Amino acid sequence: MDNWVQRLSNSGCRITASRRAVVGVLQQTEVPLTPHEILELARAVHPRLGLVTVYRTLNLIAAQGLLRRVHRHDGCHAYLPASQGHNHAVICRRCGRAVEFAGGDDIEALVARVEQATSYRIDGHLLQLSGLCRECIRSALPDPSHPKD
Amino acid sequence: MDNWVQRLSNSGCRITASRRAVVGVLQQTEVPLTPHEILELARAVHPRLGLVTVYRTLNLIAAQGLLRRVHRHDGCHAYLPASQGHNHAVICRRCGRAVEFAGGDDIEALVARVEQATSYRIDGHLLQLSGLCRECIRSALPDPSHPKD
DNA sequence: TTGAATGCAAACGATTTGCAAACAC
DNA sequence: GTGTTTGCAAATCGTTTGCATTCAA
Repeated sequence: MDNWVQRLSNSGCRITASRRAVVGVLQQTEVPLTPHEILELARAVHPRLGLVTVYRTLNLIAAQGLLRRVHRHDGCHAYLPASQGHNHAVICRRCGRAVEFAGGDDIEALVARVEQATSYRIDGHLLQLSGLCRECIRSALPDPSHPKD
Repeated sequence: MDNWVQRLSNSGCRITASRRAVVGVLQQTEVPLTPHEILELARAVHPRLGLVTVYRTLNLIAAQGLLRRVHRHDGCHAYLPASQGHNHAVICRRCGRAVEFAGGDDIEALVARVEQATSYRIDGHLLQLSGLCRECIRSALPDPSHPKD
C-alpha cells in the first residue's frame, strides 16, 4: 500500500505531507495525469501544495523507476504508475484509461527486420498504442443484439 | 527537385523567399531538425527569416503530409521529410541521422497480441526506434581486424 | 492593386531556478 | 537544532498570436 512511500524513505527522502499527497494520487490513477491535474487532485488532501513540489516529487518518483511518462493526444506529458516489467502503454482515446503491456517476440521481430533493412543497430524504442478500451467500445456502439434500439 | 514548392503552390500558397528557404533546408536534411536549427540553416540563404515564419511554414508543409515529427533524446521536437508510405523512423543516437521504415506484419502481430491481452481496440500508435547507424557503429568500434591498434 | 505573408514584440503554457520560511528527522 | 523541503516569484524554453509592413500574384 505505502510501498512507494517506503521506497522514497529508504532512499533517503524525507516523508512530507506534500510528497504523501502526490504519491497517493499517482499510485491510484488509471488515467495518465498531467502535473496540473496531479496538483488539483492532491490539493484535495493537502491544500497548501504547490505545482513546483509536484514537479520535484515526480522527479523523485521517476528516479525510483515507479513512473511512466506518456504523450497524450493533446500533446501534454502525463504520468502513470509504472508496473514492473511492463514496458509500454495503450491509452484509450475516449476516456484516457491506460493499461500497460509487455514487450514480446513481435517487438523483437520488428527490431530484427528494421536492423536488417537499415543497417542500424537498434537499442531503444518509443512505443505507445492508442484506441478504445472495452468500456468505451461498448458505450460507443449501438448494441447489435437489439437492432431496434 | 522543387516538387515541394510545386505542391505548396498548387494548394494556393504564395511562394516567398522565406518559404523557399525553409523548404530547401527540410528537403535536404538527413537529420531531424528543430525549428531553431531550421532557422539558422535557412538564414544562410535568406537572412531576414524569422522563427515565426519557420513555425508557420512547418505547418503548411505538414498539411501536405510531407513532414514527420520526431521526439529527440533531448526532449525537443524535430522535423524530417516524410517519405511516402514509410511510417516510422529510426534515429541514430550518436550522429542523429534518421531513416524511415515501413510498418509490416510484425506491427500487426503486436497490435493483435495487445488487443487480445487488453481488450482494447487499437487504431493508432507512436513508434520510433533508436540506436547506432552503420557509420557510427564503425567509428565507435575498434577495428577487429587490427587487434594491435 | 490587394489580399496573403512576414517579422517583430508580446502573450502563452510547461517546466526550472533562487531564495527565505517551514518542517522532518 | 540542522539540513532538507517547501512554495512563491521570477526566469526560461518552446510555441502561438496581434498587428503594422512588405510582397507575390
